Order: sequence, then structure tokens, then C-alpha cells
Amino acid sequence: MQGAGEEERRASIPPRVVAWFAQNARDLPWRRPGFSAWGVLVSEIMLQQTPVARVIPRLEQWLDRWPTPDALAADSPAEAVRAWQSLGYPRRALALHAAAMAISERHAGVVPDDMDALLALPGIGDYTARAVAAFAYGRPVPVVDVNTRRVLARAVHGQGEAGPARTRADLAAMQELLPSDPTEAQAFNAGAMELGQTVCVARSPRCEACPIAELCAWRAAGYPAYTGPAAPRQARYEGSDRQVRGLIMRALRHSDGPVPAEAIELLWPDAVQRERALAGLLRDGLAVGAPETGYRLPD
DNA sequence: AAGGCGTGGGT
DNA sequence: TACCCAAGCCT
Repeated sequence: MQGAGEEERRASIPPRVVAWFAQNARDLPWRRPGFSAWGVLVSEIMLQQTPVARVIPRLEQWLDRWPTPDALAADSPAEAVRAWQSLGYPRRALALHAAAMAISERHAGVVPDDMDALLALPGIGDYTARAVAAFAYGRPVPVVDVNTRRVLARAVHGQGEAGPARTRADLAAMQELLPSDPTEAQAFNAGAMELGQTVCVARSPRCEACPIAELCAWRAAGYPAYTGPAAPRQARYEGSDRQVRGLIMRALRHSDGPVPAEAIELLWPDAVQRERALAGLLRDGLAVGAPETGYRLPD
């Protein structure tokens, strides 16, 4: 049993990551001094399954146009979906608009700072609620995203991959390491994510640049191949309903008036799949209309 | 609780 | 070229 040495090794991880982050944090919009809680919330929604580089320009445009929840709530869902452009998963734009409405109506236009109120907002799940609480309000709650999970899997557990998400266990592991000082906790939350995103990447990790390489359990074990349960793989996109939905949404975004049913038909040859995709969009509230009237974004 | 849900860059 | 991957959420 190497309990004492193991505890010491783990305890060394957070301060190293925090020190590394202080020197290596990228200059990102949401790290600017005075960046609003609303800005943090918008950025976190945009960053759900979308790379940083694609989010930055869209985020700045969005906040220029809608600098507060009230401003967005006063505009239409259609405008939100249009401004989302091709960021992907446009249901996020719809949810963000609905969240702005809820913040405007239920929270006097102020982004909530507690987990329960945040979780009650559409499009905000466990990760995003924690991220807003931690990064917008400095709450010392553990924040665990896919990058942090990979860092913990490797450095702490000696596994090359994180495997399927296990939220409770992942949060407990992060909580174990989280510094008690709120400022340090915030830096460790952000630093672990940054490390996973820029150094401890999924493929070809750059261990020579890693601040905790000599503390890393995976490295110490000789980088054993991962043999645990595999994370679920995302379905093929080409030819999928998602692709058809994407084509229809693009047509709706780019049209001033309703898009005629005949125009929709030209977007995809397979009628069954096309109708299924359209029905899904209607059900999701991303499109409204009927065959006779044509289809448009929700007002 | 497994699978649906966009899009585009990297290898 | 195909496939992988990305600050998840929802049902």
C-alpha cells in the first residue's frame, strides 16, 4: 500500500495546474476582466459540443447585439436561430432564447448564481450550471467537462481514456482535488479544462509540455492501452436525419418569408426521410408552418 | 439510459 | 479517404 505517496502525488496536482494556468491561459473572451455572467452563460451554451475557435466570432456578434438577457428576450426566437448561423445544434439557440425569457421574467434579468435556479433553465444541464456558478460567480463547485475527465483519467487513475461519463464519480474525483480557496478552485477548474484541451489532448498528447507529467499515473505506468468500457460513438452524419434537418434549417435561416413545401422537397430526394426530418423540426419548435403555408422559423 | 441532435477542422 | 473529435442536453 502506497497510500501516503499516492496522496502526496495527487495533492501536488492542483497547485501545479494552477501555476501552469496562470502562465499559459489563452486570452479568450470569457476570461476578460468584467466579462458578464450573461456572457459566460452564452459562451457555455455555444461551447456545448462546439470547439472554441468556432465559438469566438459568433459569441462576440451575439453579445454586441444582445448584451443582456432582457435584450435577447425582447427579440424573437427566429432571430436567435438566425444569429446562431451554422454553429450546429440549433436547438441550443432556441433554448438560449427561452432561458433569456425565463431570466427576464423570473430573475429580474439577472443570471442566477445558484445551481437549482440555473438547472431549471432550458438548455442548462449539470455541466453548464456548474460552469456558470464557478466561472461567472466564483463558486468553488467542481466543474467537469470532457477535457477534465481525460486529465483525471490519465493523471489520477492511470487510464488512457476517460470512457463513458460517470457524472457522480467524475464530480467526486474532481471534488477530491479541488482547492478550498475559491480563487484557487476557479483556477483549477479552468486550468484542468485548458490542460486537457491544449496539452493532454485525446490523440497525440503533448506530454513534454505538461506541467504534471512527472505526477501522471498513466505516464508512470508506461502509457498502457485503454481497455475499459468504450465511450459511445456518434452516429454517421452523412445521409442521416441530422444532415437533412441541417439542410432544412439552413433554408429556413436564409429565407425572409416562408419556405414553400416544394422548395423543401428539393433539399432531399428521399421523401420518407425528408418528412421525418421536417416533422422532427416542427416537434422541436425549430420550425413552424404547414404544407399549404410553407415553413419558417418560430416567431 | 442509450441514442438523437449540426457542423467543420484535424489526421 | 474515412473517421475522430469537440466547455452536453434531453428524452
